[in-house]
Amino acid sequence: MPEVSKDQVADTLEEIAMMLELKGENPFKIRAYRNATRAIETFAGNLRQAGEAGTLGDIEGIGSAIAEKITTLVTTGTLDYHTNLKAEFPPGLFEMFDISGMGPKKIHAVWKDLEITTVEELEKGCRDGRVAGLKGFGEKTAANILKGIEDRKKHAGRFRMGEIAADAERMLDDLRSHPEVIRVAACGSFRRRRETCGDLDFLVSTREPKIVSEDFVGHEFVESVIAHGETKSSVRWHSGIQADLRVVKDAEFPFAMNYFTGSKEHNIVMRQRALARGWTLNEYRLGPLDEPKTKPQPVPEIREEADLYRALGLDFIEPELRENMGEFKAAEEHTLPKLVEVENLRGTFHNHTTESDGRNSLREMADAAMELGLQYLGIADHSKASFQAHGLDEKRLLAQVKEIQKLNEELGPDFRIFTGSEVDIHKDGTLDFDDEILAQLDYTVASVHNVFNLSEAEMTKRIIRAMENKHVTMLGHVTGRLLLMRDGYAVDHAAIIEAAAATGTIIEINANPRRLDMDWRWWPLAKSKGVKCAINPDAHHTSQLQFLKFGVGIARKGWLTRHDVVNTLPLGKIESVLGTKRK
DNA sequence: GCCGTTTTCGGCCCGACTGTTTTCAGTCG
Repeated sequence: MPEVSKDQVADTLEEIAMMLELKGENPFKIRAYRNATRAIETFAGNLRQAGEAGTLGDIEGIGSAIAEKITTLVTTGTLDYHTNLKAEFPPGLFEMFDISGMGPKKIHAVWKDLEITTVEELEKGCRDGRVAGLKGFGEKTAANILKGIEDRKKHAGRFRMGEIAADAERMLDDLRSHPEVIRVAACGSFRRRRETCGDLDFLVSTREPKIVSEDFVGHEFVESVIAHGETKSSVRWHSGIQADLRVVKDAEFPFAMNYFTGSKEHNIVMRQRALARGWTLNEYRLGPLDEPKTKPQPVPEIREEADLYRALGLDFIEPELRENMGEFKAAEEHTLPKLVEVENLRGTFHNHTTESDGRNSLREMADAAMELGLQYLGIADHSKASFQAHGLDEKRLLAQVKEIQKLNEELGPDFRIFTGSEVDIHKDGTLDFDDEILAQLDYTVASVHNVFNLSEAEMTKRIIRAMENKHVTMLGHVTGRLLLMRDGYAVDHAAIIEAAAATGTIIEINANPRRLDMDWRWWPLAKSKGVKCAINPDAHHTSQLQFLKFGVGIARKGWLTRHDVVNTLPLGKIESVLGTKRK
């Protein structure tokens, strides 16, 4: 029987949740399945082993019923409960959840009353008036669904941080300089620095909600207006992303900022903590409950978001950590980490030049790094097996080393270029250069660039073999994923982290916004094993050194401090870290 | 379906906007 992957288990649970929604089941039961999906996605162990050992129920959010279902799934490869449920619904129904405005009730209605089972039929039904004639539907609903279908075709849903950051910053600037605006924040997944965002959430406080809202929906970025009310407006920008604006009074700002930053799971815990103190928390206020079960404590004054956390018995939780993945316990126990910041970075590794597939010369890359205030820059052009990227052979590599040495002499003692290589890991785990060549470099980034379709076990073995080479300083993009485009190759993250710890290999956060790999969800485990991180932009152009900020966002989501990130070390200290494995 | 410093039963976060309605259901976040 083929191994059932974590993703497959998570997908199965999510499908069950959707189907229970369509059946109109108890919403809390549905939430239980969604919580379990999240718990599985972030579970660091082996599901099959945990299932056989009967320890799945120990995972928070997974009780006996779901534990039993997961165990059945991972040990037998199938789950009758899921299969039988799925037989009740035409498969095309599930796609309708991706259409804005279509929820379980509307999907159920078009299916049962009009026998519509696919998005195509739904589009037809909207055009010929059948959908508008349904009870509870109307002309506007049908038109909205059509717009939702169009939008779905046009912009497949989510956006990478790198595609939206510039527009979002620009909007923040414009709101900040608005004469009627008091405070401004970008909230939501953007503030939490998720690797992709489904929308952008802006929040302002003002005495003139109408004027600010109208300027927001009239902004040059706006392609169409989705909703426009007194306190909430939604628009679609030309870039395709949906942007929401919430308008509140200034006294409400910290509550709204907290609420709209989320995550939803984080908010639920915040509200529970308020309830436990006899208070109710919403996006406008923290106040006493109408009918408290016990005598409530007096409600403290809240001016900033940090005051709110203090009131609920918590240290301030940085937005990147608000995923309800352990931050509350740490905030209670005063053990939250002081997260790494962009300003802590002193240099970076894994950058390309025109010698392989980069767009700028060695000199130009060095100048750009100096301009950013960095003390060192690692050059790791591709190796010969990456012929598609014009990878360097031994001769060209050694010539580049000479060129770098020469440039280093010119640049003086305050800045240094490190000689490196992004060496290909062959299918069998051997490297594209011999040790004798690698020994002449300051460091090596080892990466997989071909034969992606190995089994998880084979791919993991391949990568671990490469890490066992004492010249491999760090592991490049662990899964090779391209966000929203290509899934990563299958790897056993926990085993690779274990091997990195055992061999003293650094793991990269590839800060290219298309990658952001290794994923933030794995860093707490890596950190607990003592594995160090290097934040690398994988820059193919001078401008791409700016990607470092996206990498820092991921490091922060992974609970990393500057002590966990090697490229926060200054020149003079970083050298010994690069040489550790060789000793 | 999950969970427990009030609980092993009975709770489970809360509000805005839209559209189709004459007081609310559905969706979204």
